[in-house]
Amino acid sequence: MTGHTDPNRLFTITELSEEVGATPRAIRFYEAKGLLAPKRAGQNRVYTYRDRARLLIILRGKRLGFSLALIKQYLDLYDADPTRKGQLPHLLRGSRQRIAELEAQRLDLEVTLDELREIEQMTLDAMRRLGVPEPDAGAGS
Amino acid sequence: MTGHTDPNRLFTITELSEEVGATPRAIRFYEAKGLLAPKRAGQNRVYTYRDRARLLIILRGKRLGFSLALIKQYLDLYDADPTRKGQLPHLLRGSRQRIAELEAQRLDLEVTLDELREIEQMTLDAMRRLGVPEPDAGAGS
DNA sequence: AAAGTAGTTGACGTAAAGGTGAAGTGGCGC
DNA sequence: GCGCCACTTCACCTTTACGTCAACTACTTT
Repeated sequence: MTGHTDPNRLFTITELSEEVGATPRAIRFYEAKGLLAPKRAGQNRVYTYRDRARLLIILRGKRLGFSLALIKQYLDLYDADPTRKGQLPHLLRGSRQRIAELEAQRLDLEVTLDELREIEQMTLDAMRRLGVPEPDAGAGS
Repeated sequence: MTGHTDPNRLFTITELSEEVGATPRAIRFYEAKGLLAPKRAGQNRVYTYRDRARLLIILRGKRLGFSLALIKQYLDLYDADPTRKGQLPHLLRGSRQRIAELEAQRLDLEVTLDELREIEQMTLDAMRRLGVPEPDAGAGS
């Protein structure tokens, strides 16, 4: 049951790309932009679990529509060394600002969801009134 | 108190652009992409309240990171004529799919927010331990 | 009618986020 | 020591969402 999450496991770029669904080219691109910094074995990139976690964060950020530059700032929050006292206020400001931005985004999201649910309801009502059968929960294809 | 929301009011492109914070160029671009279709007075564009509402939806979609093509699909859900029976199942599928996508996005958003709040807490803890004063709620310039 | 002010189309430019292809390198099997 | 494969860098190609002129038009003011 355990073992497939071996925290010492290393990945090649193609392993990683297949696992997360990104092309090797994209992963190298993220590195070129400073979002990743894998070790090397000779000339080949070698990724740790930590690198993998960062990559997943990058992809999530992209799903949320963030630019790579913004995602980099976010990752920098993770990397900030909490033993360096001077960084702490900056870190606090950074995370609070991102929190505020994301909460605004969540508001937009919920308004949009409400609108869509309203459309869904109106559609269902119209179908009922007009006697259109609901293809409800089809096991597709 | 009433009257400034006159639903018969019309807008020029620059009025509209200033009100919503988009450039005229952008607004024309949305039209070229089929997201807006204002009337014309001679050669000039004339926008109604309905056009304005659509524009606001476009901008909200952009804040959420959607492509204009996707936003167009969303607007088409609004426009779908519910009296045309044949469209109803399609409309239902469309809105349900978008709802599913947005709910996935909301999950991503909440995970990210949780992570940021964790960073914020850890930072606050570290500052307290190290005796760094909190610039808490500054009305900064 | 000339000038000014909005508005219009059209062509071209640009930045971000990659995709794509060329050309070279390193190690393995045999 | 040859072929093969995955890996590398380098350079250009593409799409999206506009910005930036440039030249034209249509009222309005004087």
